[in-house]
Amino acid sequence: MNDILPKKPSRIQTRNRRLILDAALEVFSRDGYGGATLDAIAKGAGLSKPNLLYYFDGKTEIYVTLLSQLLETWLDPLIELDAKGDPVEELLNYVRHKLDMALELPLESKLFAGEILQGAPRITAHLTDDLKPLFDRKCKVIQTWIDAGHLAQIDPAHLIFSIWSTTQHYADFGAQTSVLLGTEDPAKRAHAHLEQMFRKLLQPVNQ
Amino acid sequence: MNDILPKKPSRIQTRNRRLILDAALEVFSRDGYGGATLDAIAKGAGLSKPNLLYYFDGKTEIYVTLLSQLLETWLDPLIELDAKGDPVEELLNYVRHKLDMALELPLESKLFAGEILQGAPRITAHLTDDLKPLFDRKCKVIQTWIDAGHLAQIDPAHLIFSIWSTTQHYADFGAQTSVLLGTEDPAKRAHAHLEQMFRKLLQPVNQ
DNA sequence: TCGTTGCTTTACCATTTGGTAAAATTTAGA
DNA sequence: TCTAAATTTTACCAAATGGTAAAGCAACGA
Repeated sequence: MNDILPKKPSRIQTRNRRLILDAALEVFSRDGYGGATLDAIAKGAGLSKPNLLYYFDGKTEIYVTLLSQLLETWLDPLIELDAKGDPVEELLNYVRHKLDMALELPLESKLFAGEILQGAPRITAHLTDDLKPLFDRKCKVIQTWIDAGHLAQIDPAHLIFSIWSTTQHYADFGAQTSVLLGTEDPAKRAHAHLEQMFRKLLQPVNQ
Repeated sequence: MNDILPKKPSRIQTRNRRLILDAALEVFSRDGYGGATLDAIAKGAGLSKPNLLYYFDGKTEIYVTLLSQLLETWLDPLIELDAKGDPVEELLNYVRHKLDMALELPLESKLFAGEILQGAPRITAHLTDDLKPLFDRKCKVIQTWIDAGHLAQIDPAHLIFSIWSTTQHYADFGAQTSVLLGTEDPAKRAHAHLEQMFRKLLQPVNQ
């Protein structure tokens, strides 16, 4: 009947695929796609290399699986941006959420950044199919808020870029910030700073 | 007498080292350190691989040379931040300068970003020796401006982070922005947006 | 308890990669 | 022009890397 039988994965399968993806995240985010090796991933997962390849078809498949899963988590907070909420608070909440994710999931942020840096050769489809439509939708929501006078006159697209860049900076450039801030915890003032910055930017002038 | 005789490089040496570094910038920024190969660099430079290695001691030396040279150019605009100038205009000018660099030298920006992403394993010394002292000095300048009431109350370090992240985003995440903006030129509105954002942020409230 | 399926290991292999030795060639200066 | 130094080419190589074949082992339902 059904050519494609999904066949729920066994306990061993679930566990090992998880082990592999966890190890792969560490290796890919640290060494980049080109610098990562199956041996390093296998070692990290506590499996042999051929055993790895029993669960995934190859290096690329592991990498793409990781990116796809990650992209979903990554877009979640943007999806939640609610047209019916208070504009300034909705956006500030998005900033907070995004910063928390960067601070808590730096490896994921770095993996994504690394892929985009190299021209997104392996996830361009995801970007155009999933990210772009969502992005366009949310830009329109923001534009509506602006037109209603509830937000300052801002370019919605570039506003989103600024939110992404400032928040992800604390993950992607963590090696730099930790050198520059010394013992000080970056997270400490990051929240306050971004809240201050975006509140000033977003607050409409003649309200 | 002098154990180290600098010996000015020949015309051929100057030309070929230039060719190699240009090709290497392209390859390293596209494929990352781990994904880059000497063969690809040699091909890009129009030289044979052993010929490459006549000019540089190895892959790492090419990469580090590139990063060191880049870091100098990169820090220039920050050095120019003048304590005696008008605070808001000095900082906005820095933002402009930094954005121009990102738009005109995206490969350099990506190379640097890639290195930091991976934990800056090959330039930590540069960061602590060159960048950190400069960073600390400029933070103090900004703090002085704030104390004098010429700037809004801002965390100087995080202000600089925000300037870096928002400007470099247009280079490092160019693959993403070009998908999201479609045919529209990112540079077009980027300048206006960042000017607006940072002017609002920096302007002291009770002046 | 038997056999089928799922999982793991051992033993490989072709290619790529960073790098070298040394001969051959070009260039620059006397 | 001649020669010494600088540059380039040819021919390699050892290690690493992504991946495969097939045998061995474990799990599990009938």
